[in-house]
Amino acid sequence: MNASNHTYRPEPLRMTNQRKGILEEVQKARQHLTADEVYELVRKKQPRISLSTVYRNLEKMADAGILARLELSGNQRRYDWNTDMHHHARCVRCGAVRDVPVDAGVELDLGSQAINGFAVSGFRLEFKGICEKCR
Amino acid sequence: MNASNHTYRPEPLRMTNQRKGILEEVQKARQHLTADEVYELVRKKQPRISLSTVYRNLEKMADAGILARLELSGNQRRYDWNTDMHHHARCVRCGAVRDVPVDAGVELDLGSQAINGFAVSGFRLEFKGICEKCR
DNA sequence: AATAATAATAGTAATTATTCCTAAAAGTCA
DNA sequence: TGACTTTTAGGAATAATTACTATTATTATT
Ligand SMILES: [Mn+2]
Ligand SMILES: [Mn+2]
Ligand SMILES: [Zn+2]
Ligand SMILES: [Zn+2]
Repeated sequence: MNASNHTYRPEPLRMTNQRKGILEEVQKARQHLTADEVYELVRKKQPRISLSTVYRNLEKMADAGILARLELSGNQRRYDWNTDMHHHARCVRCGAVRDVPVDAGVELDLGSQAINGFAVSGFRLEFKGICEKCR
Repeated sequence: MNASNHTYRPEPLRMTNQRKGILEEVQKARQHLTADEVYELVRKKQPRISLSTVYRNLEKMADAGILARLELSGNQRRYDWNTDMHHHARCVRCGAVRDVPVDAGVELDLGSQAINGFAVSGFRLEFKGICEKCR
């Protein structure tokens, strides 16, 4: 029931050189990179790539689920190679972002799916603190 | 123990007309306003106020704890009249932001204060879902 | 293979949110 | 009053992101 009645055109995603280069850097960096950082990395191998291509493709691949948009408060947008559900911790001193596994001292009861009339479909948890380097 | 050793100069905050107008609007709106929205509201009563004054004073008053900075993912910054600890839920359709009381189905164990070498001092929890209007 | 249709690109301009700068105005206080 | 400090308005500057456009590359169709 309630199936969509018009056929999906699956939006072909051509795997261009630029796209491949971008994805590669994001995946091998194993960090949470900004568009600008990705640009600087890809540039080394593809000096003619443009910044807007990087922006566009990070967004496209995030939409496609190939990588994850990392939404942190009040910052430059970052992208995550890790598309699995996990949380993040940010150092208030140096701004470093660390992964936090879902079970690390965190228990979140989403059983009551309706908060204040909201149909809750997900949540985002962001820790703040001070990393070991900054102590 | 561990008290700061230099005396605090308590940073005098003059309660100017502009400041009063800004605070008033934030508090009576009972919404999570952006700087721009505050500007438009205050303008009605103080047509000569400048946008940068609004920005500057929202920041100052947030620093002073008179109002709260509301940090949501990837958005324009918003300010909260409510400085008590609480969470927020955002509607993915219309963007509306609702308050979520700290005890609403949420149990977060911060007993283990060290996550991954991080000295955790706080966290931010943001729900996403669909509000009643958008269903 | 040639042609047509579609998608992606580089480079740049435009937009948006925010912060910075500066000279003038207003508030504080001895 | 006069010195000092804070705040202001208005505009310029910055930073991140998005939009535009002519060109190039890829895929589909004859
Ligand atoms: Mn991550
Ligand atoms: Mn709130
Ligand atoms: Zn740090
Ligand atoms: Zn809604």
